[in-house]
Amino acid sequence: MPANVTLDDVARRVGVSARTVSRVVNDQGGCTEATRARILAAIDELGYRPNMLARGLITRRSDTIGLIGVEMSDPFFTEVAEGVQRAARDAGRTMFFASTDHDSQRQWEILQSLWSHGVDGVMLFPVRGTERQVIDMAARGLPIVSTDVQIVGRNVGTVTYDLFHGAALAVEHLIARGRRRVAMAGHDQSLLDPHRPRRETGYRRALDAAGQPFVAERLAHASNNVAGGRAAVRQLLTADPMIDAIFAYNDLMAIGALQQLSAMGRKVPDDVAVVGFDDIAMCEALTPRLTSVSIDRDLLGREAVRLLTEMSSGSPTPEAPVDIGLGLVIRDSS
Amino acid sequence: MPANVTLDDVARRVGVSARTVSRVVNDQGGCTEATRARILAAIDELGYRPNMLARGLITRRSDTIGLIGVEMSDPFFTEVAEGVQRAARDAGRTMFFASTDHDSQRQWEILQSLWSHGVDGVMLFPVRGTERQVIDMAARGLPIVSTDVQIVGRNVGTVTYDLFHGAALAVEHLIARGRRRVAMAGHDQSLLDPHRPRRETGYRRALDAAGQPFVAERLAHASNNVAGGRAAVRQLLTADPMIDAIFAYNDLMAIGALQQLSAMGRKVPDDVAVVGFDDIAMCEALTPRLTSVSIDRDLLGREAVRLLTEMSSGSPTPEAPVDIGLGLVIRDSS
DNA sequence: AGCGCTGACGTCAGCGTTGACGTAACATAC
DNA sequence: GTATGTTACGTCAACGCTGACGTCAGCGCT
Repeated sequence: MPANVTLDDVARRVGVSARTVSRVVNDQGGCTEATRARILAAIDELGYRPNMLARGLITRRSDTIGLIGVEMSDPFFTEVAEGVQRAARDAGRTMFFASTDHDSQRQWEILQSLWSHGVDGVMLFPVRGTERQVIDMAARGLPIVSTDVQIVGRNVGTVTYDLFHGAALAVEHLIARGRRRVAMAGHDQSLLDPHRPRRETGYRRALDAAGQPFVAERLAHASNNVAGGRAAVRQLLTADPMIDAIFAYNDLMAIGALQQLSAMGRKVPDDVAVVGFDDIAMCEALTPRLTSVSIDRDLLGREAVRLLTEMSSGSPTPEAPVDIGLGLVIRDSS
Repeated sequence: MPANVTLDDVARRVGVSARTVSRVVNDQGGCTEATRARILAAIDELGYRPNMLARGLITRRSDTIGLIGVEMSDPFFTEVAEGVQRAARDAGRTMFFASTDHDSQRQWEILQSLWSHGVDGVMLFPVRGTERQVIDMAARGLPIVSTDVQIVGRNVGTVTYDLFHGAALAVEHLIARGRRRVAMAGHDQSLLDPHRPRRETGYRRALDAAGQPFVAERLAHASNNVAGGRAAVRQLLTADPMIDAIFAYNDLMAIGALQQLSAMGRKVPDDVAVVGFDDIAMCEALTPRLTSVSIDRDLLGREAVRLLTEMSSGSPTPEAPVDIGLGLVIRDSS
């Protein structure tokens, strides 16, 4: 079995031209069932696999999509990645992942590398500090889908989820359950974010809507991980020991909150209810099982893949972002 | 700015031949500093990026490495992936990830797709049910590195870590701390594994070495996730309420064990010590912080990338697996 | 002057594939 | 019988790039 089997090898074996073999490989019709069968047999026998480099060089497509995330070990990202991968597979495309390690320079390098390698489109989850370059690259022909943060430009689509609404859902739920001192464990970089801190805004608006006062000391800020969740709860309980509910920026902070509440002798949900955000798989495994705002990863993946597919086949750039909506999954912690 | 800038575009702009531009792009020397500067300026101005498809078609390399995992949301896999990505970056290569979703057919498809797309090598983490095909593919020219499970064949390297030794480390540590009824929460598929259940063997040997009896009812089997950890502990404490230490198959099971022990009123580490395996990031964030057997992800990544690089540049296939050793990180749970 | 050598380029072919187009055989219509 | 498809192929060029090799000017040496 030779190392590199080409169309020509198959063609010679069967006694036809390479072009005919190509037609069979691509299901383009225009040949007898008999030749087709002989060619397929030879392909199988020789172990022929089309060379995507050569094919892509001429067709300018590769049936390949890139996904760039920030950090592989962020569980929400990996769960989204799985959703995207399923969608890509269903659409007959191969998905490649890469992560930037929080380095926007690195994001740019990966983006260029992916383009050079001929991907049909790239999904960014999320964009970080390279908006200008992303818009340029898309304008030059690489379809890009931005997640969460809307980017406007030719060949750039956006899939958003209404974080504002999600936060409101969580807080409304807590209030509906009779909680009257709902605190929030926020992300300390929300304030620096050029995009407004929508979870916090949702939290405040929901309080307003329920006629409850916003109390500054019930909003803590920390890093958006487990340790940050613990720190936030320490801060919150010190400032107001009577807090009866905590809405966390994401599930990792909520996990930290659960730990810290337990360490400080508060029972969840009896003394304090907790609601997280993202609905990562771990929510089901916690004790108590964590109520969380859920984002449909499969829908997110399908919509992103659909946008990329449409743009790469020449459809006009969609004007409005695709919003995929959020839901609340109520479990034992609230 | 045209969509596709080629070598010819740059060449025309500068007034040289495409071949000269190519030499500059590839740092092959053989041109004046002056022309070099003019070419670099034109490249920058036009936004030229080499087309890796065309380059790969002729050079038969792409400076690209694939990593195939089982499940993106497995934290250990993603942490290893980050280690591999760092190593790949340092070696000037781009890394592509894909996951099989526990489907060996899917692993095969991805492997073929990666090869068709011209990657220089693939790291499998780990191989599942396609050993024969993997060996064939490697023999036909695609360098492959298998993790954990040794595979023998031309162009196949293996990076292993001594799970047997790791398990022994954990159990020896527990015994050294005075624990006398050390149980194990094992993986229910270990017994079906064609490769022997090394963690369990390590557990039994360490007991032997310390002169302690192996008691069958102190070895439980469950799925290797958080829920499985809880189930295993329920089973273990029912069978023997006096258990004073638990060695878990991996950290996820250990997390479940911590939860279940707490639910059943056992204090960790006072009543029961717990040791996990893999040393995922979450270990630091748990309460109590989880003692775990640690695998050096950066070393694992570097060795895998090194093996792939060597094989793809034609070095002979290394005969023995590379063993990267394990350590025990002692925290608060033991 | 003639020689060889080196450096700085250019020319050409071909990697494996597919789009565009050509062609021969055969069927159909009048 | 001739015109007119239709089918089942084949031929050729090109995608963007680099390996192999060619060319030519300039230099030092005899």
